[in-house]
Amino acid sequence: MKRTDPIATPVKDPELVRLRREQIVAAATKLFSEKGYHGTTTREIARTSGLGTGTLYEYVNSKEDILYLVCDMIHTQVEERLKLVSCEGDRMIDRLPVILSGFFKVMDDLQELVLLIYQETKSLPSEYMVRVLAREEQISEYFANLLHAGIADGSFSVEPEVVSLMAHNIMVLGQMWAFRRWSLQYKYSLQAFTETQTSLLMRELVAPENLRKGDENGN
Amino acid sequence: MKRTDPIATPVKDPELVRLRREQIVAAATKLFSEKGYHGTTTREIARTSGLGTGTLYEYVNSKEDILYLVCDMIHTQVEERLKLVSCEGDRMIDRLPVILSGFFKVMDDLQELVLLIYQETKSLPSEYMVRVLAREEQISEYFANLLHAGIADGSFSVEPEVVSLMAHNIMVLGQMWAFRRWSLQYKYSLQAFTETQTSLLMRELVAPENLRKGDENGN
Amino acid sequence: MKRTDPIATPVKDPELVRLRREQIVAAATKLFSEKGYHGTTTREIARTSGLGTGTLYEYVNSKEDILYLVCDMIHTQVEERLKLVSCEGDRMIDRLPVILSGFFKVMDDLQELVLLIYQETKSLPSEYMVRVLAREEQISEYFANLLHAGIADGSFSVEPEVVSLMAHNIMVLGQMWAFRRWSLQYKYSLQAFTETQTSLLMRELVAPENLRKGDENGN
Amino acid sequence: MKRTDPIATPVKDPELVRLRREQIVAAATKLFSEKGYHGTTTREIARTSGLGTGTLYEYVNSKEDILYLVCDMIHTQVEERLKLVSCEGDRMIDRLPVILSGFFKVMDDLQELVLLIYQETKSLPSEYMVRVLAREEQISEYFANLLHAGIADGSFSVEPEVVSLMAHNIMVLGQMWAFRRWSLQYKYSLQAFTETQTSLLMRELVAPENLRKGDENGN
DNA sequence: AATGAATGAGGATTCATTCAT
DNA sequence: AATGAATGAATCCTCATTCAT
Repeated sequence: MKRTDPIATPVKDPELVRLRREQIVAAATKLFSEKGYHGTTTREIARTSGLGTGTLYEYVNSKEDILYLVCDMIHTQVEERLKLVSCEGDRMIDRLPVILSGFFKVMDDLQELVLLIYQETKSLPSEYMVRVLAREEQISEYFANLLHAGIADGSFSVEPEVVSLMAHNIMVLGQMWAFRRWSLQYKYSLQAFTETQTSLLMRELVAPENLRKGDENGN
Repeated sequence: MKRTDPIATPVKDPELVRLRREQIVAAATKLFSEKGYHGTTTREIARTSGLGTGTLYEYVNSKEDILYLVCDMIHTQVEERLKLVSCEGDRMIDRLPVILSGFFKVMDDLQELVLLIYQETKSLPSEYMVRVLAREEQISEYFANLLHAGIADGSFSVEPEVVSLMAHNIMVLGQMWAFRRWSLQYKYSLQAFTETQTSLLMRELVAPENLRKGDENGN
Repeated sequence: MKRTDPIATPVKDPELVRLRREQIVAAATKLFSEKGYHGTTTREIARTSGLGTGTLYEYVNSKEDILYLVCDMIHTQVEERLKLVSCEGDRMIDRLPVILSGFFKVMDDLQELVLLIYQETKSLPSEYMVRVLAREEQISEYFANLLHAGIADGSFSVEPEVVSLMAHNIMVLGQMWAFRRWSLQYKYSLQAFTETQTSLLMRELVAPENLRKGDENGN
Repeated sequence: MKRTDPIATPVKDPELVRLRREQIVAAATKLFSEKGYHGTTTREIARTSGLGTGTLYEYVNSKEDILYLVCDMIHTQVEERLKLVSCEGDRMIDRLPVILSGFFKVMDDLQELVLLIYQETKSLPSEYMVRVLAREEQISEYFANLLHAGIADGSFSVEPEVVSLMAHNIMVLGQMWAFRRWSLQYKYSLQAFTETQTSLLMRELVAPENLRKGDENGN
């Protein structure tokens, strides 16, 4: 996995760079979430980071750099959270519902970040944009792999060409919990949302003969 | 449907107002699509509209007004296009695939507009935001009604509580053709996308006893 | 003479553009003379011009544009002043001293401007730089033409290859009255300077047989 | 010659100060030549010097100090080079052409430095400015002395009042090879320039009776 | 109704200099 | 002596909006 050129900085101590950028990203995430990328000034980011206006620019070359770092951090968080979830189980037909449930939980916990990445990615310069989209794709592939595994172990009966699209669907249905919150929250609890979406997805995947009665409610 | 307070204008002739706003919206839509809301200046909108900078403000009170008008126009277009589609058929089990196919076609034709509304809605002041989201919801309800009809006529076997969420899912899966274009276009044609999504949705909806053999695999 | 692309402006009335730019150039000239190009802020230029900060940028696209306009104006002034001088006389041997005297007077009157152009030309972006240097060259050529005429009418006896360099010399010796003012002013009045330089130049130019006794003091 | 207050430094070892300032001046000269005084940052100077940002300020109190040191070094170089030239000969009428030729060679070798001093002197604070101009004057005087000697030994026949001005002329005509390079280089080689200027100056200086036939035309 | 010149608050970014280590 | 991270005042420029004509 090629490390794409990191953001330039005159500061020499890499640990310090890591630390300061963490401060910056934390501040920026908060502000971007509240007021949007364009509604936030670099001065505010600096102040909220606890840095001077100039200091900010020792660790970052432009406001766009900050947005990129924020997007990157969000994807990292999503991935890390997902990793914690995916574990136990034997057959995919049993594991996937658990994983989906975990995924929806992550989307719920990080809803503000998910929303943020959805709304502001387009403000990235194209070079950064492709990197961010690549990571998005990568997460999609994680689901695609699960589906393939499920096909392999006989859990699912779907055509292989469908897998990639279903993986995207899963991503989008999860993110939708964040970006359609304004509507969904009045009608569904996270639990209801999770159970329903999981059940619907399993219906798409599982061959009728494998669907034990009561599956949608039972797990 | 109460028309909430329309945008104020000193111009008397309502027909002229309609005409000028049409010009403005057409120009703004083009520009917002190309460069984003924040990347577009009011001067550009005026020039592209063929109006003077000052004239623009005779028909609109702020840049945000323009964004609202654009969003409104987009929803109107989506609705009108959808109306043209929904027509023929007898049982829902037969009609829905046709409607979905039409819906995906609309999303494809209007992909730039769909993208636009997705990316810029958040820049609306909250008063406008709620109106725009309300129209979004309205379109969702259109699908919800179809689903209810399908349950009523025995086409579909899903719990009524699930209907609203499925309607949202349909919306989002359609819009996704626009806002995940960067990835999907390399793997799926519109036709493939349409067939796959439709087939998956039908699997969720249709009672096993209605599923004629080969339906999911056949096409 | 190709009109090179003029500075863009959104303002439509060309007369107004001329007027405002005149204000801007007047203010900028004063300020650049006093504090240098880098020492002057665009805000100061705007205020001194009697314009708002934003208005300034309706007539000019950058600070560099202003510097260019200033340089251009200075060259125009020098040229116009020179034109007024060059008139009467019959043989070059009689005319040149008058013209030189006029030229030195112009350099004296415009000394601040001459100094300014000498010190700040280098801050121009290269595209502008070449234009400014071209005008400088043009003035040089004016002197070259005089010299050629003098050779033709038998006033001067110098090789033709020397002419271009002597023209440059004349320019530089005139400008030197402005840019070596810090030293010269203590030792020479303008009159003394003029007489001496003229006399020296005539010695270079005039064949010994044409040099009437007392020429250096007499004219 | 009283050394006016030297630039303060907390560093004790004078040899080290000399060494470090040499590094600084070398770096700054290069950078100022390439990008101008205002276009160069102190950080760049430090880096190019091989020093830390802070270290720079141990040897210098401001960016202006650096410019002063650079100007001073340039004048020193010019003087040293001139000294190497002035040597041999008997009568001034023979020596001056040689010296002039050497002077023009120096101006050619150091053209970037000459240009630099011409363009950036004005950025010096006035206290430094006077010192720099004083050295410039000093070099002028060197030529004045030569002229006086030439008058004394009967080589030249010019009024004593003229001498100081002619000395300035020589300086400026030499520097012009650097600061009018953009035009002169296309028309004259250094040799042609030297011969022509020398010949013209000799015509100003030499009494007609000393002018051996063919002197101006011969070479 | 139409126009477009005028405006100033605001925004991203730079950089000479300092100071704790 | 050497260092380099920290700083904030200052700079150029933009742009939504107004208003006199």
